Amino acid sequence: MNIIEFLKTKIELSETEIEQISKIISRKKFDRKELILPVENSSKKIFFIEDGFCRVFYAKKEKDITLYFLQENQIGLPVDSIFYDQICKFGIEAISKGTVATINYEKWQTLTEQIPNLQKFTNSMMISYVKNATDRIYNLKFQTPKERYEMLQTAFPSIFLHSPLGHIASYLGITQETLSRLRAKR
Amino acid sequence: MNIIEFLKTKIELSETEIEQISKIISRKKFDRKELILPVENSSKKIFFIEDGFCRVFYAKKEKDITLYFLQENQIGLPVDSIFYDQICKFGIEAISKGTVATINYEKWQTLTEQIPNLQKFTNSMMISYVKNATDRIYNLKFQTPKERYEMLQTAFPSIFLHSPLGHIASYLGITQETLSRLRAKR
DNA sequence: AACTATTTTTGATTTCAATCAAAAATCAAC
DNA sequence: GTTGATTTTTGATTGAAATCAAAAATAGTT
Repeated sequence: MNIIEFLKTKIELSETEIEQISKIISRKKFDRKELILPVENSSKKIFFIEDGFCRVFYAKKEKDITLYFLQENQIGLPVDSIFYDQICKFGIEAISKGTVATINYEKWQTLTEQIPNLQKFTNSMMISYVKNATDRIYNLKFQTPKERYEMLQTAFPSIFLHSPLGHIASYLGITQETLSRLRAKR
Repeated sequence: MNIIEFLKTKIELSETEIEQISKIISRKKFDRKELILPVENSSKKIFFIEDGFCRVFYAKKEKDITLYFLQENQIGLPVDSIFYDQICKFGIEAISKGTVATINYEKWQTLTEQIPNLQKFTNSMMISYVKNATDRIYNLKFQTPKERYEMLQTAFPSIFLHSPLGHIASYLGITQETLSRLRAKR
């Protein structure tokens, strides 16, 4: 979904407000395997996935680990860079073709000061970000790879159509061979 | 540190504002092993650790896993309950004696609408919460138990004086025996 | 459709941490 | 300080998943 459409499902916006917001959005199509945000980069942008699937990952010497997946209407936020002026460890890679809307965070910030409803949206965006992260920590600490696999199936069924096994395995915390065996049973 | 003192280090507050805030704070001393927030409870309160150490944990059938530690001036936030009206999976347990300030989130919320600086504080609280959570995910997915151990030592050196090994081990993601062996080397 | 490249599955072996069990050390209470 | 309880360390064994290697299956290209 187009980000403006998405905003309109969450908050009320006047025509002029929509225009203001539209001005700071840039939109880009991406292909499978395309790097939307490189690892260990500094980027102060919001990445809103309008269409398609991505993975947030970290890669260093041989290891390539998927932290989480993003699907339509979800947001990637380089927290380290935007809020702490640090290099962001994670990168974002496309696992299907699609469209991403990117917004310079500073410009977004100035708009939120003018549009109260947009501030509300930003707040709830942060809250859902916190929620996702804490859920993920629970999932990593307290659930088994199998349970993780099942949760992923219900939360992101279409990921399996797009993502190579290896990325899913690293998300679950097992090797691709183990995942292959895990799902062969039954 | 007293929460009011802490707020004053972060934002400017008038005398009347301080009074307003003070009214909604309740303060409680706790002892070692005391349960500050039971597991799978519903609580819409902010827990600010004024003094001492706690752990945020989850426990179910035999398993008892520490998600993270809290020390002085840190905040425990039952995200699920406050923002999603769900039961909060995690509990908070004291690992030393100390003091916790608890604040009803709704009352806090109303105050933030009146005190703009307090809103700023809440925003940066959410941001640091996001930062901590995403760092933790990175730590869990990309670092070894040994690296985790070393990070914990630098970030929370005093945890080791208060917490039984088992809790630290579950935080790191290994058994207590393995941790014991890990630190015996050298 | 045929060929190539990539991805997934299957098999055999190894390894590292969990488990089980007991001893040693530390802590707490009297 | 002594006793008992709790926590930590050490040792032996087991098991589950990683690794290594190759075959099978799938997808992509001309």
